Amino acid sequence: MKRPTLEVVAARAGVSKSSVSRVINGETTVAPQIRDVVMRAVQELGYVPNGAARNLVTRRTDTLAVVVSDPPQGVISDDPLFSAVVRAISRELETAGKRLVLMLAESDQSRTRVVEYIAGGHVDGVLLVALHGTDPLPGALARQGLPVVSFNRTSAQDVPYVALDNAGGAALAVRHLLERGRRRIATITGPLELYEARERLDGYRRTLRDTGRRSIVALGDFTRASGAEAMRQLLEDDPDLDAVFAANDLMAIGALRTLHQAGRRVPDDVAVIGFDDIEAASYTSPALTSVRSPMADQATATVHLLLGLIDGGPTGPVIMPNELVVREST
Amino acid sequence: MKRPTLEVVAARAGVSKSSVSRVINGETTVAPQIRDVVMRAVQELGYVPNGAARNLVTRRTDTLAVVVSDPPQGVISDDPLFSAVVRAISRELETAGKRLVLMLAESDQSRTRVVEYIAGGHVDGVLLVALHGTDPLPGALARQGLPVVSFNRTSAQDVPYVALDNAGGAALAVRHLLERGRRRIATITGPLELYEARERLDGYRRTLRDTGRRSIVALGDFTRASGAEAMRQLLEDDPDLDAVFAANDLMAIGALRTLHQAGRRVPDDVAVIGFDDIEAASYTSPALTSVRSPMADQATATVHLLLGLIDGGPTGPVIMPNELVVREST
DNA sequence: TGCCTGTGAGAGACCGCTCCCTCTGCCTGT
DNA sequence: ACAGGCAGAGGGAGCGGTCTCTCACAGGCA
Repeated sequence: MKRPTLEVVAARAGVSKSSVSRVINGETTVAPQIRDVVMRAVQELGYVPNGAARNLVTRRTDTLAVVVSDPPQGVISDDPLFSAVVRAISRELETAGKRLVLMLAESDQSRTRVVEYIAGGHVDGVLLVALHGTDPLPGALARQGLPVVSFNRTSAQDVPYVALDNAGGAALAVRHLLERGRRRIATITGPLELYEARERLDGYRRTLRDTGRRSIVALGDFTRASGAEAMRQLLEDDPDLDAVFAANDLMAIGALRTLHQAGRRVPDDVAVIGFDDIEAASYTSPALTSVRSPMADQATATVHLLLGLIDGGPTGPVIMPNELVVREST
Repeated sequence: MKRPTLEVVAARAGVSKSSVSRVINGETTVAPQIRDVVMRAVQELGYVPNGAARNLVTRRTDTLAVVVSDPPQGVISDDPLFSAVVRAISRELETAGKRLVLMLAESDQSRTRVVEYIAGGHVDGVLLVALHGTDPLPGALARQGLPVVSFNRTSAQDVPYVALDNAGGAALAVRHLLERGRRRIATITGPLELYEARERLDGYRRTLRDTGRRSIVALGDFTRASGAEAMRQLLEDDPDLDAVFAANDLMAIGALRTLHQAGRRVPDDVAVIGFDDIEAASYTSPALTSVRSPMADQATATVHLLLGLIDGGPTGPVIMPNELVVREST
């Protein structure tokens, strides 16, 4: 029942442990006949190296931690984002032959556990997914002396990150609306304590200002309900608006609903554009035009950043471009 | 720079390695003053036990593998399901003080890697999320001698699982439509090679048969597009139908769109009911009535099943009940 | 007082692997 | 023919913990 060890394989093959180890690890300084006899023994015994023993001596684990730092009802908990990001990361690590330990840091208690685990030498590096720029976790982890990268902009020193060009994406959206002939373009913002939200608002503002137009702003918090509410507010404040740029798709979906209830036709009366291009954006009616956030690409880039860091390469921040996906709502 | 070891802590505290080990592991047979002096040394040095060394000797890792077995475009890849399941599992394992290694088995190659990894003794058990009853992975993993449970029904022997009461849920849906006074109730099925899909179809058929009514069936594959297409088919086959039970929400959303395009009002002309109650079900207009699949509860139950199995308890299959969430579409 | 029991600390073997070092034996050059 | 070099195999010391076993010592009882 017990799994065979290196020693057993060596005995079976009639060679030393060292030789078996060399064969297992694909070293070249092994004579072909030794290699063959070892391989046969490995096959016959169904030998698989013990990971813990190997880790202990090599001090490598080929395992990376993915830490998702967000309260249970937070922004990342938004299904599409979580799913897309985690799966993309997983695929990329798989390709690189690494393993992924997933940790959710939803409370202070679990944050402590995360730091302890990281300190325990179980992983070679950490990929952090945390939207709040003020999250203390990046800093705490970086202090452990392990390579740490962030899937998102972070205020922590020494933590390289991959970020979206949020301002650029917002500009893309606003320019698109202008090209469609819209004159009174409002925006629904995300929670302004998030970089994303601020940058998207900045992009919107700057683009309008450059064309001599006025900003019309309502605050949201990236949830669907807040989008619906903000839209109500906007209609009240400025009944003549003819376009809305929502800082994410969920809020845009909420806005669509309010507009529908208010009897405004989309896009005829009011054009609506979202941000992120989540799956649900194509389900709405009318289907939502959106700025695509290349989450999967961003995740992949973050993995490469981390792998590079582990291999000792120097690394700085990376900015991802985004593109516009035009559907029926504009 | 090097992290301190047990031995260093022992030296600092002026006691033996054994005593430090006892304190670290919370054994009770330690005199208070020894305990204190050890704790102080641990604090001062910032000692954290080395995981690999501990694993090596205890043969426990406190780590469980979560294997998601599904092709890239498969059913589980559906965002909401993946996200809800993975997060619920993660939370529950966190509470139990266990770690989670996430592995996607999307190809034969990665399946092989999964089996090898499992065999490498890196984990104490495996939680499998695989919708295809014919998946070879459950069997292959069970053969490794490690505890394995499945998040879903599986055909493999010796693999306990947690499943939904799919037939019961379908019956719930159909009875609801009957109570609403619907007479011609159609269904859109999932891919029939999946247990889920077959059971939901069975529940639908049986309930109608019991009330002396005829089944009207169109085949789908759990995607939104297939739902839209199946709905077109149904309208053509039976223009007088007044209700549709879709075997999942995505297909129901597709059906809603087709009905809208065909000028049928929902629920006035045709009532629509989905299955799973994904987040998007409440975003549609009209909001979708759906049979709630308690994914999170199911995930939690699966974790407990696995933990029980690891602790040596005997375990059989578990069936989860579901409930109806009535919204605007019926 | 002497013996026995029980409590709690210390010593050290061992988990399974890697990797450094030593050693053998063959090939090459002069 | 012999020294020198080198390829390649084996030996064995750790890696950092756990856990069994031994041992010292204190207290209880006849």
